[in-house]
Amino acid sequence: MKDETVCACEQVHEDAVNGAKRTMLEENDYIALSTLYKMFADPTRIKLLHALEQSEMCVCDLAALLGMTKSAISHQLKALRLLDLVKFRKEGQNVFYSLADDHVKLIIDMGLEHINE
Amino acid sequence: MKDETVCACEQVHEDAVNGAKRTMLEENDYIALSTLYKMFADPTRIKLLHALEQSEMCVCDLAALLGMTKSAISHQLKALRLLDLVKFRKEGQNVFYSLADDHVKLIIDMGLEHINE
DNA sequence: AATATAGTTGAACGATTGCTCAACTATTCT
DNA sequence: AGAATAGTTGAGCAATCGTTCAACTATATT
Repeated sequence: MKDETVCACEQVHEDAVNGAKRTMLEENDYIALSTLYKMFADPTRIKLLHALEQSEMCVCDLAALLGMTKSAISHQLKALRLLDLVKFRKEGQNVFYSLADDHVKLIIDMGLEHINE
Repeated sequence: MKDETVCACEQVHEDAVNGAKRTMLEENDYIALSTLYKMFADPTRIKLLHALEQSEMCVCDLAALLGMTKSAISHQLKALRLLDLVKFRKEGQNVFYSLADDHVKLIIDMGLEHINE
């Protein structure tokens, strides 16, 4: 028996593996990619992003729209902010959020395409 | 003080909220979307999908490529299978996995675009 | 039939996640 | 200055997630 901390396979298809190895990105790229997609991997955050496609809105608006507390919304907006998916502007007591760029819309639309076969 | 189980805001911008309400999808659509993107929200699964862009590979190949156990890989492939992101064919002892369709590549490429500004 | 390898599975574990709650800051209004 | 509203924040908690481990099935080899 071989070491099972990693794969202990005997008959690896080296052509395929070496081919893939050549096109694989660096670890950090995969972490960055998955961190980005994590933002789309929660219903609340997707709703926020989808809602902001329509128009900019303040935290209250979004909380009312989704039927959630301002705290919950604010926490999620912070995550989206940290990944540059939304931007914001302050006006009096309000903080208006909007999409940072149109990649967000493209990514959501691509997902919708996949879901609708 | 109002009920804080949902938003207790007094000054909601009704135009924006009603506008968004009209274009919002059903709850199930957002759950489906987030469930799909969850598959891209983990480095291991993104690596698997990215590797399979190159060529079909068996569980052993993928385990060797990523330096992980067959068990870990198999668990993740099952998740990808359940969401129709990968398909497989059996050949002797081997199970060869490949991408189910080209949406996967498009979604990954879109993410890479966003990361590289 | 016995052995070895490929792959799957379910339980268990620690780590991460998303919300709540309470306390806080900031701006506005009286 | 004091009260009210908008928004943020950190701790805490339940739920979810990703891996490991051990046991299992299935195919191939001798």
